[in-house]
Amino acid sequence: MSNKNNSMIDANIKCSCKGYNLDKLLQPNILILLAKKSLHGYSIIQALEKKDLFFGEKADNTGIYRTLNKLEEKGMIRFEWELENTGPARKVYHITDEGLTCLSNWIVTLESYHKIIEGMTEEAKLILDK
Amino acid sequence: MSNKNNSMIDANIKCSCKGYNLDKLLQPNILILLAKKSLHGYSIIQALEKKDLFFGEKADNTGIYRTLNKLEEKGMIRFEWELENTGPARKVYHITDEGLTCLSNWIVTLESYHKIIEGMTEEAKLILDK
DNA sequence: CCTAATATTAGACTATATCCAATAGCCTTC
DNA sequence: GAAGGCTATTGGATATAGTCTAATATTAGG
Repeated sequence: MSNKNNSMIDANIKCSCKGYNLDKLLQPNILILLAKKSLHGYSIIQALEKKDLFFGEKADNTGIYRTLNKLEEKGMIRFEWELENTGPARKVYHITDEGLTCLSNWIVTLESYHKIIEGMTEEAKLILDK
Repeated sequence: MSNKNNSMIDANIKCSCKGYNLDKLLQPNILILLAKKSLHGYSIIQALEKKDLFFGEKADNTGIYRTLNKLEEKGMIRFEWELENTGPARKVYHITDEGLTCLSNWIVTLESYHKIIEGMTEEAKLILDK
């Protein structure tokens, strides 16, 4: 019982306005990490968790692995299996030249996105302060 | 002929790094518009087109109407049919108290999003300038 | 009457991310 | 040596946001 109107409750508690459904920008974030250093998926997850990317929530492993697969398909990153180490086999990813070009495009895109969001925030503040 | 590797071509031309798949933040943008003034859907489309929201691309009508329906379901906005005017009937939307609360939450969320994006841009620049 | 502008809706699809579950190797500890 | 925990990756189903194409309907202008 008591799960009626669950969608109503969710709509209030998990409203987008609190950041729940915001794009986590995984593609550029992963490219940034790999531009600094080659890493395997699990360490990418840990690195992303350290960033304040997820509004206090844990990173979703599955989503990160899926993004890695997509970036690999697009030729932005490549991997080799690493079997020498202890533990299960891991894919070690490194960025390609295409990935670096993509990252430099991201800088331009993020800068204009940054401005758009700044403008929105200022506008919203002006309205609500009235 | 010549449509093989279309996905490859799309991946290069329409890569996310050029802003194609960025969240347009329609919900807060619509709330901002309606906090200033009640409007019907079509004029919201036109107002959003004037903003530099879509990276030079046209706003998508369908998406905006869907967002309006969603905001209405969540109780953030309400509408009345306006039949008096010339032309086809139009839904005139106005923001509710819940919508105003939602918008004030959006300010906080957008400010932290703003910081995250700023940090990413700076980090990416540092790496690529090396 | 035809067309363009206004105004809204529906279906199918893509992109991004989430939730839950499964698999599999290795290590510690009881 | 069995049990549980950490490392590491994958798959299915779902949610959210947005796009593309098309359809419907009213009215004004030529």
